[in-house]
Amino acid sequence: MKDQLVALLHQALQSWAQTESITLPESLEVQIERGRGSEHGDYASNVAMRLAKPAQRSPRDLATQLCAHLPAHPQVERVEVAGPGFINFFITQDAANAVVAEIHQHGEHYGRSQAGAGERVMLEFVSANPTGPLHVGHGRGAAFGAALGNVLAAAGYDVHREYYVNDAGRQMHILTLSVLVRYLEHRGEPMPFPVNGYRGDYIHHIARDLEAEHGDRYRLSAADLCQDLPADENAGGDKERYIDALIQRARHLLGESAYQTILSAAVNAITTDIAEDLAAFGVHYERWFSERALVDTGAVEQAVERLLSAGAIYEDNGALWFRSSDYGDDKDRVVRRADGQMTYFASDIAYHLDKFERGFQRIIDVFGADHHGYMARVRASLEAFGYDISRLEFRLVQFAILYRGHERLPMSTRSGEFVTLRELREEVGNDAARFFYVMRRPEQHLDFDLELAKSRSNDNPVYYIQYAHARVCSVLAQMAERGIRHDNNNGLKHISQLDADHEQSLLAQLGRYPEVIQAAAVGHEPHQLAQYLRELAGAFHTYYNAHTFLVDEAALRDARLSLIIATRQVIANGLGILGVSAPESM
RNA sequence: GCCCCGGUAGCUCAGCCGGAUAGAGCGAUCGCCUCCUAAGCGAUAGGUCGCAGGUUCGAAUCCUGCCCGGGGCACCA
Repeated sequence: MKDQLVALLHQALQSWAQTESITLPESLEVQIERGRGSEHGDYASNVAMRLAKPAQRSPRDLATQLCAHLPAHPQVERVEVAGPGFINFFITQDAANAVVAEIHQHGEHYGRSQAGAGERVMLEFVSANPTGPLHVGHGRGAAFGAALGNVLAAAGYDVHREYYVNDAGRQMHILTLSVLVRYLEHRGEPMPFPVNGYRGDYIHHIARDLEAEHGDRYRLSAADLCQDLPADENAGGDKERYIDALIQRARHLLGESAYQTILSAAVNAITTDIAEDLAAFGVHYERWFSERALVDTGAVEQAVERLLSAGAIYEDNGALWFRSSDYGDDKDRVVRRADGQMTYFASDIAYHLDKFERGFQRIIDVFGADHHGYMARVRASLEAFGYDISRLEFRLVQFAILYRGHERLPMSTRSGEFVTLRELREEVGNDAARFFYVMRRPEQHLDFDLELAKSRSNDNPVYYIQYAHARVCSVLAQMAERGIRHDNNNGLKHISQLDADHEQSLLAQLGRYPEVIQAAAVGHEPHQLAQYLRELAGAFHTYYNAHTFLVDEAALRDARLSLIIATRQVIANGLGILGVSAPESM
């Protein structure tokens, strides 16, 4: 409908410009939005006001003239000029009523479109390092990314979701060492735990699994391992130097093959845990992209060489630096350290290069807000390769702060004591978690109240929406109990009987759904859908309270039932995109 | 110091690619169950849109400066 009105306005503009011999400005964009109240029409456009200045007319006069040039449209009841120069469209009752039939016809496909025209979009999200379980911060990225992927797919984009696994580099060694130290501890070779090691319980679990499979096979003398090492931080030394030295020693004592076995066991255990966690959360990927594979195939090396031969890299103090400051970054960045190790940034370059080479028309990276510093350098690298960086978009997701009622939950990220995503899911359930994570715009810090998420009241938007769905199911169950049958064709035939205010506003909400999907997809803002569903559920609850559906008169009853079944369908469709279930009873 | 995000009703937030009287939920107050689930509905009260300038016919929305809150600024990941 919206698109059709835009087309009408374009025609009117052409026709008007021709009779007035005026050339329309190239940049003129015809905007149409939903009117707020009935007095402002169903749709409104501000073109006249935007065009007034270049055309040197008063906005109202211009609006009036444009109206005169508007072609008739069967679904447009009337057009009015109002306020400072708005053109308000009132659509016919039949057009408004038609959404019910449309919803029944398309079912779970209602709201889907081809607006994206099959454009290939690569969506990377979460990509947490496999050094421990996902925590509640990752949960937001997961819920956001998954919802965004779904809404893009619904709008006709060809979405490819990817999780980039940082399974190479120094953090993996620290992880391996952490497991080894716990393992030795369990086998009677205790030693001080490195300050920089990973302390979580999951490290113990991985060590136990290692013991179960290999027994004493990797047992080393703690004394040998610790002999002549530099001091750790708690002994007045440098924790980074200490742990690096410890890693070297362990590698040497164990031998490369044994060391790699432990490393692989640790990485696999954690990656598997993350994948299972996400799958249980309803978050799925087309591909898990391994950094290690990128390193092993030489892709990282090649990417750096390409930049080198392009003159975008120089050497200083034994390290290789990428001239990112030539491309808008604050400073140049190291891609290969003086000790010969590639930095993570080097892998990131290779990964993004790979994304571009795979031919995605649009690439979206969903990052936590703490990664915002990466945007400039990643962009810089792709610009250095000559790619059109407007294809790459970063979406920063702010943190979620957990509350239990008014009490803020502590969330120290480093030292081990954090709330995992799994714990959150177990406490509040997947539905509440998925919805709460995406109900705010991603730039907004999220106050996540656990008590609210669990509460079964109208305070809780998840239950409020799900309840609307369940209520429709309940009405139908009641109907069956009374031995009434719903004749949908009869309902659609008499849909014009739905002329009560509550019915009209519900119809208007239902008609808005495809526009919401499109807006949420184009703006990459799934929260718009969450907001919409709350409004839709509200319109339904109001209607429910004001009218009885199971009336004696068959025509009216069938029409009302057709309407609420359509409502149920739209709620189910919308919740599905957000990854929230639509229960039949509550 | 530099960079990113936020500052809208008592609370949590929509609105922000300029438009009509700034919206919603919660909380507060007052109402609604012999009736399809009250996990619901209605009504009332509640606002210098952080502050100050600027652009514009028109600014919560765009620009500049400042204030407050969060985050980021490594040969860390």
